[in-house]
Amino acid sequence: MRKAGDTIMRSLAMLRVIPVQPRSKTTREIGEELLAVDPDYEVDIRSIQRSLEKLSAIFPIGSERDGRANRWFWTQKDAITQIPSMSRETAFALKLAGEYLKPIMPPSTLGLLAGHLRAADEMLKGESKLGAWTRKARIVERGLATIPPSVRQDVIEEVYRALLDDQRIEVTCSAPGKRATRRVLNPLGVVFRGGVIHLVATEDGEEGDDEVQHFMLHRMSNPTLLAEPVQRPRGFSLSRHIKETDEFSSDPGTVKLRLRALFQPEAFGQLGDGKLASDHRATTRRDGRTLVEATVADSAELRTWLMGFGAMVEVVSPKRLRNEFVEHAEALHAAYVKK
Amino acid sequence: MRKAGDTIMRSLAMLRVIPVQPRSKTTREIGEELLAVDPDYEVDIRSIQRSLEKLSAIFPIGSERDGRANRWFWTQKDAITQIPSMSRETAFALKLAGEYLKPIMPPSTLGLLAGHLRAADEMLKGESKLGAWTRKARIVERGLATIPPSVRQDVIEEVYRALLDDQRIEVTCSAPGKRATRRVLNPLGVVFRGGVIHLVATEDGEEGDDEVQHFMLHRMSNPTLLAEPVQRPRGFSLSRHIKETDEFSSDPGTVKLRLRALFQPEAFGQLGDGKLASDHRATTRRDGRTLVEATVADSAELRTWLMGFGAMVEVVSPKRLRNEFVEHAEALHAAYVKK
DNA sequence: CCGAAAAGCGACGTTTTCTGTCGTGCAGAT
DNA sequence: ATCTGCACGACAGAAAACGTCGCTTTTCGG
Repeated sequence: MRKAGDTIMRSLAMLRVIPVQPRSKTTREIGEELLAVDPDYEVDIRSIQRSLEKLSAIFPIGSERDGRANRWFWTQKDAITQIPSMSRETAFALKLAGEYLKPIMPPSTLGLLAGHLRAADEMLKGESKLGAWTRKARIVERGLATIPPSVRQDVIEEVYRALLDDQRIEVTCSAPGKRATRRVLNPLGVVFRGGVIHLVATEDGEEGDDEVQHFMLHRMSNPTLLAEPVQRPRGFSLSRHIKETDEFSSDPGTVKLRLRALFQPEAFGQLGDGKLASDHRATTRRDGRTLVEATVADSAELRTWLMGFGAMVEVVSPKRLRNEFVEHAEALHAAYVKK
Repeated sequence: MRKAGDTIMRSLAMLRVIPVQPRSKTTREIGEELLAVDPDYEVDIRSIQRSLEKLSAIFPIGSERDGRANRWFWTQKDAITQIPSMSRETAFALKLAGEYLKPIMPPSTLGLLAGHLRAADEMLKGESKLGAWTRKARIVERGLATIPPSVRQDVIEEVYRALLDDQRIEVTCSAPGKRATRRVLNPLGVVFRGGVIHLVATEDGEEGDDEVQHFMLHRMSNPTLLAEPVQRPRGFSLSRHIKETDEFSSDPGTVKLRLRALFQPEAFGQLGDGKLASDHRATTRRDGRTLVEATVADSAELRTWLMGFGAMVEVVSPKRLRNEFVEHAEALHAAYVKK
């Protein structure tokens, strides 16, 4: 009747089916989901009751009476045990990832990973002293660290959930100048740009307007997930939308150019041994400068990157780009040196 | 004798004690570690044998004969099950983190997190269609994407291990011009800088030289972990070392300055609602430009960042910084416009 | 207000599994 | 050759798990 080792597997499966704190499932639901995972887990519901009771004695699992049914849930949100346990190297990499993400990823989103980072801490705790890993690894930032606007945790989670479930969401949107308004949105996607999260959505107005708008998450509050399905404009595509929107001008588009630029030694050193493209070529000239050649996307980022080096980099070609830099030099000269 | 629910807990603990593929543990070792985790797991070693046998029938656990002892290990490297299972929102955040990290974190290190990303995939798989999350979230890069040099996976893992265990490591170092040499290093720390990993270490020469050097991981191969402890220079500190080294000139040092700069609307828009510092202030003037004031670190990154905006940002004060920008404008003018 | 339906829970007897113990066999170590 | 540490088969008692029955509680509908 019972298969070998079935009990342990089923208990494990149960642990995975039980949701965390804010959500919960009834005994029956757990039984059904268990069955859906693997039909071999077919047992009397009474057994499931007993297992749940036992597990809740061992693990941080709680139950609550909801009418005539019992609802079960994990009480500790961030307690994660992983099997097989992660290796120390992976834990190290995970902590590093956290450091990498801290300055660029919205804290609210990063917060969802807190459990994993904590688990890595736990794994590394045994090693030498606590926090010792900090003394052994450091990330030297390339860009300037800015403080991204903070997004409320509940907004983040509800928006993600709305996206995953393709459900509408109702939120209060505020804007610097205007009065806060309550809106019903059809979430289509999220775009991350320098720590700011934009929700791409259509608003549910009286008219069936398909106008795609952007809403910044840090200006939202009081999210309520609605049980209505998202109305998606016909043929909408997030990547296409990003390309067509000036605001996200990034345009990692198809237009490429053959860059040739002269780098002073210090500037070239900053490249490390990194490359701009697969056909990247670097040749050091007699005057000490290095000619870098690569086929790269013709983007605003490229210009920003090149300008960031200041006079340490001179764009040689394509002529079009060089002309831009000539104009840029003149504009700067006009602004700072006057005439 | 047997405590309630003991069996499941012990099985779970065993699963966590067993290492993954390349490494392995004997039956006795597992028993001892189990005991170290919790003295309540005291059982006859025979029982451990039996449990292992049973578990290996259910989980991807294998055994190998090593002399007269059996050695156990997980056969599937990246198969991760987590309890409680991560929420869909967390999985979403994890995938996003992966996207964030892809362009900036060395692939070899990111590779260590493959299992976690896979687990997130698995969790998201049920949602709508496979890979559907990609169509719902996008990260718009701020900086220019460069291709970091690739580091061999074995080098990464061994170096991390050496750091965690404070053990020496022997590697083959190659450099563009020179012949490859075999070196014994005392790893002191790693520094990540724009996708390049530097190992900070002293070399184990004949003389007890305490000269701290840098070795780039992508130029290493054939790592061998040595069973000798690291010889650490008296009073070495990684943060101090980074500060004192010009190569990592970042210097998030203590020197601050009160920046005041005028942003054109487009430039100011790029800030989103982000801030430069906690005392960040922005006031829009009549001519449309916005005056941004903030107390920030006096760093090279600040200059790069400001220069990246080109003529769209004008530094007003401090005077010292403005003078630098005047010189910068003149240098650019001289380089591009000639005289 | 009452009864049916649904869920929880205690109890019981049976089946299955777990566990300690002993004995045997094998492979290095002495 | 003998000893020692480990794996592994076997066995019997103990404990746990299971299905089942029956009772109680709660909700919901008439």
